[in-house]
Amino acid sequence: MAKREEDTLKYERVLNALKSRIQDGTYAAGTLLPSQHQLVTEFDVSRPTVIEALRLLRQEGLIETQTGRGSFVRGKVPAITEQRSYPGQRLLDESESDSSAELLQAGIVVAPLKVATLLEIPPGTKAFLRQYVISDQGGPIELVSAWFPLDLVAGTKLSSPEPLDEGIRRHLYGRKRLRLDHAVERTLSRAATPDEATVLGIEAGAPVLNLVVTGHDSAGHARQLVDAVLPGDRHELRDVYPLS
Amino acid sequence: MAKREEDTLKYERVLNALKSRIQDGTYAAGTLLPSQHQLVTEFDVSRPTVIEALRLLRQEGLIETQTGRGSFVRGKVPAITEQRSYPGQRLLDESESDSSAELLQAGIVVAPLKVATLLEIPPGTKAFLRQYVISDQGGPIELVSAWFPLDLVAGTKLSSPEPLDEGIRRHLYGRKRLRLDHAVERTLSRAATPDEATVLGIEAGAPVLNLVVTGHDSAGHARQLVDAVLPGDRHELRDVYPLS
DNA sequence: TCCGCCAACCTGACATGTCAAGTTGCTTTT
DNA sequence: AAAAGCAACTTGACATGTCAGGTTGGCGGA
Repeated sequence: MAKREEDTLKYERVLNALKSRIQDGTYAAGTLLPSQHQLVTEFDVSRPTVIEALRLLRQEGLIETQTGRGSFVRGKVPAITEQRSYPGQRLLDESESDSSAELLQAGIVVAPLKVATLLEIPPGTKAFLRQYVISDQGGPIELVSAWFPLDLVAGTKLSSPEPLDEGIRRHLYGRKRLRLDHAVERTLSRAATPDEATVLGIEAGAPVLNLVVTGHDSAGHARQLVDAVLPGDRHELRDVYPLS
Repeated sequence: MAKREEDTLKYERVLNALKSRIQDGTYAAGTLLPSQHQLVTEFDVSRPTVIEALRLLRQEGLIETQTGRGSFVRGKVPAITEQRSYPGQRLLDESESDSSAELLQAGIVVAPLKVATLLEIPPGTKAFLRQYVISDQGGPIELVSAWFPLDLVAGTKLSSPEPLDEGIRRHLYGRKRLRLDHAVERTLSRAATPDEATVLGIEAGAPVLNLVVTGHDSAGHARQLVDAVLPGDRHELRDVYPLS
């Protein structure tokens, strides 16, 4: 931070110029940015350099690019927020029909290493996955993957391709007398995989907030895992608490 | 997710190939990846394509690149974790001498728009900034910026270039009878700015976890703001709580 | 008037090539 | 044997150019 000794890198020069124009309103929200060719001319750099600057702007969520049209300045980040003290608790309870959720898949697949580890099943084992995207009017805002050990799924409606009309946790409690005792919630920031990027309509490699919540029974064993991926530029978790 | 219809994109082909080789141990941790030129030959693509794949791997924290040497496979993410229920509380209380903190600056600067808004001061106003990096043996892991309205700083040791030996909050309480009532904590995931990337030794645009904590007095006014930026691939916030 | 076609733009995904700067290891000189 | 020097390799940061595919608006025919 401090003072920038010099803008030696060309793409940074372009990046900073565009960024300040967006912030001071020269390029208002919704506006179309100059085309790459125009920027090439104005800054006297090559197109890849312009592309690099635009890529970073896109990654920061400041612009949005449409093939064949151009790059638009995005509106001031609405910073969709959450209130509940434990955002993960919401995930465990979530009823898919509450919000506009679109089921992507519901079936038995090989659990990725990370999931297998957390669910305490051998690597390479299959598990049940129920995956859906949640959208608001602005587009997709959350990719949720709910994982369960196979023995939990039999006799429940989890494998049905229809949205669950009651919360997952209540559903399991009703059918299997499964009682969750406590949850472990992990919050991390990582790059979107190309797959996630496609589903969420963001850039591959763009930052996402990743909540991984495991529900444990009283013996301490993980019985359920919910993984939520939220585009970083559209989400902010907020929490208010008293100071001693 | 689901099945990838086809790896039509060349950089994705390379990316996935390298990723699975890293995961199945073909390229063990600490190993040097084949050079860009070798990859060009092997996958029969151009260097920019290889570079794009490597860039994404770097962004996901799977590799680390050194100019003139090559790309190394990073060790299994140690996922440095935190325990306290409110990670932000730690920030407000933090004593800089606890951990190996290096003070970057301590002085009066113009507050960025976001800081000004949260601290409830007019845009463009100056505020006091105390900024430092915290490292462990593996390198820098946290960039902390503590902001205060100017009237709070007079008569305290905050402007001293030496590390504070007591927590910020205790220090303020002792000198100014400042009593914080509650905190608002925001957690978000965003792309590292080039400046932050330099300080933290990561890629510009790489995902970072950003904690923004404001301390409020009993009238509800923000009196202190602490902004912590953590490299996404080295941090994970963990929280355990009972389920009703 | 309305519809369909096409030219003009625009971005995406590459290929090729250049130059600078950092690393490494071997060779040559002292 | 130790030190200095250089060649070979590697990444970073560009420039230039090509082709495919999406978008848009205008023009001409039905």
